[in-house]
Amino acid sequence: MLRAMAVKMADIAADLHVSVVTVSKVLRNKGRISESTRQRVLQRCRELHYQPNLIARSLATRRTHTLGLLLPDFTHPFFAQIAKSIAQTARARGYHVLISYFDEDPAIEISEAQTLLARCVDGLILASAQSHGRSEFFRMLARRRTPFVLIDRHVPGVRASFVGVDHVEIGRMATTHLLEQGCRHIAHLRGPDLGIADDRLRGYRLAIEAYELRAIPDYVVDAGFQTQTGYDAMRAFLNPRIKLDGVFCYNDPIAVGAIKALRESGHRVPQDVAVVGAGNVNYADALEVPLTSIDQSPDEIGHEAAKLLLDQVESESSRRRNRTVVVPHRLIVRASTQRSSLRRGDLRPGRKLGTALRRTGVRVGRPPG
Amino acid sequence: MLRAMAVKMADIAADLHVSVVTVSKVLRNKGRISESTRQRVLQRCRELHYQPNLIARSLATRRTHTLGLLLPDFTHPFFAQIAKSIAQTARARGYHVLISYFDEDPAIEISEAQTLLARCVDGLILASAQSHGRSEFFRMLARRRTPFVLIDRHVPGVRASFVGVDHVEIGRMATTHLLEQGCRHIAHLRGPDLGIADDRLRGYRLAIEAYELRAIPDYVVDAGFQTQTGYDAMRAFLNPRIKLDGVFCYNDPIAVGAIKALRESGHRVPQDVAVVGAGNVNYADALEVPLTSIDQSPDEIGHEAAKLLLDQVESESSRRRNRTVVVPHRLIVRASTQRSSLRRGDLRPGRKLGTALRRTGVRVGRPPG
DNA sequence: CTGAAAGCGCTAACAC
DNA sequence: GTGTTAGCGCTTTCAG
Repeated sequence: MLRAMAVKMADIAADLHVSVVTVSKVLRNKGRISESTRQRVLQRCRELHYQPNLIARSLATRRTHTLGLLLPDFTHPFFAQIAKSIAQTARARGYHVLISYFDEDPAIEISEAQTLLARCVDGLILASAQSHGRSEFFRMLARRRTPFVLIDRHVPGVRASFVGVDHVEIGRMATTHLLEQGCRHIAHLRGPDLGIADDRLRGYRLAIEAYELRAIPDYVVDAGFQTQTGYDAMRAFLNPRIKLDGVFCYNDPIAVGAIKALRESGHRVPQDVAVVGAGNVNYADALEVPLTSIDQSPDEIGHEAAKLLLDQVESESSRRRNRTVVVPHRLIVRASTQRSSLRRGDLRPGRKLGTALRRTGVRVGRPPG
Repeated sequence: MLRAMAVKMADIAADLHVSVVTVSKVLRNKGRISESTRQRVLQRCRELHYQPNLIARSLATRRTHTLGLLLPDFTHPFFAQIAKSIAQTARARGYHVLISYFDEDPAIEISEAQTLLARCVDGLILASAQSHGRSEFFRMLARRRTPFVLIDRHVPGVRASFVGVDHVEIGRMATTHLLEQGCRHIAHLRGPDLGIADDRLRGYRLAIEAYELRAIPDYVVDAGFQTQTGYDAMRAFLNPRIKLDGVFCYNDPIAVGAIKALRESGHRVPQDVAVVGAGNVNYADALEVPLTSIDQSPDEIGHEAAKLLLDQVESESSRRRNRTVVVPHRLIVRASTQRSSLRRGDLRPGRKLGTALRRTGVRVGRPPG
């Protein structure tokens, strides 16, 4: 299709019998320009609805004012929120964000990163699915000298800034919360990602050991990362002979599936089994059983990552101090774990609070370690 | 910060004692090139990890292979899904998507559209918040000759392709469903957007009139577009003296809020009041009361919009037949309206199905019109 | 088959 | 204050 010729600087310049440079200077407020020509130029630009061609400008300045953002899936509320926060921070500083996704496929991640670089993004933000940082991919990134920062998922061995929560602490906090609610037989429906899921598992173990209990390997089961896989995993785990009074789920979708499975097989949540998720996904408090979860501050992650990256992009010196920003996580307690001062024997469909007592051996408050 | 010089065609050309043009031709599979030089070029490109500079290419070809996407909020699951579907379709054809948002602010929408155009996107997809198509904004778009398609929200008077559901039909389908469930006092919690919300309201009225009932203006109340505003609107509406047995909500978040308000004031959902939403947002079936909703086919919207736009972008001729694609909507029945063959008097906490009867005057099946 | 010349629309550096 | 010259890295056209 024949596109219309957009008006360009040369048109303005010709109309006004000035040079292109003069127009350019006016538009960028650079150099010395008399007020009169300045006004004439501005006027004509308005009349002709002139819009500078940013592609041409980018080629000349070697700056696109574009950040690349590479995510597993920007449909996921957690990442969507991060993306928005990045876009917001970037917009305030005159940048746009080119978002791409790779559906957890490391190969697609690499090829997308490459085209993002080919498009000359000024910097890159990456929630990577690469398993290690010594790969050709990260060497390529380093060679390119385009600044980049990793978010959410730390990749071992990568020399770059990182912004995200402490996943070990999330595992510990979630599990400790269950312990504080009196749970003593806590399963963990773990996720698939090597790094994060391992960290959360570690936190789970640390919390249990801090209570001088034993973490039983059988109580850790793989649960994918979706409601359906969480449901399946929970069903497969349930067994009349197995004791269970708490479940720490890798994420909220899994937790939703787990709760469904539990209720279907006659367990009451939270009275029989308390369930905690992670991610604090939208609608978590409109669920059938409002879900206790751990918020991972997506806004802060996005904001901090964008700020860090933009500072690197805009700094003239090549000081590239890699920084690690750990954003806060916090427990959001909802109904799925609310049984604080109840012992199992005391629980009836109706509330019977006053009668609850803590048995010896159950430590209250912060556990040691 | 001093960025490293990336390797460019001139480097390859110099190394191989050929011209830049030759390299360019090899890389684009154009023109006649001997197999030997072809291989030498490819080889050297690989060795030097050459990546073509797409900015430079864009300047020369006047094609960026970038689509602009302007949404009210890409964090909203409906739009997020559309965005993903667009990105997917675009990627398959070698395009990226530059996504931007405007938080329902028409002024931001305009300025963002302008920078997207300044960045020379090849086409634009727009879920617009503009109220009419005869504005300077759309004249500007037309002047630019950059093809664009409107999605989800039709803007009256705009000459462009449109892809979306039929909002009148959605209102009619939702309301008819409530009527078929036996509801006779149906409120509508309406949304704020001029166009869409009005269309749905129209559908609501049509459905009611098709049952030879009267649509009472008081039963239509403004409910914003969020859970909280839906909750507030429902609370404000509830009144012991007002008869109510069904609510059609503009969207799912409002419906979630409405259900909460209803239950808090002692109404059972769906036994006393049936509730239907629209949008079929994620997690709708994990909610406290699984929500009946109308799915709006975000994937089809995204896919069709991208396809339409790319066809326009890539067509050499200037045939710009504007097309309107109405994607299907469908009712997803869940618990919030499941009381098909019950009359109000028959309802008890436990099910008492067999006894239900339809009264005269209640037509079964498709209403006339 | 290959390459020289010109240009995409803008900016940077330096004259005048 | 303003203009000239020389690119940015690529593609296009056309001559050889």
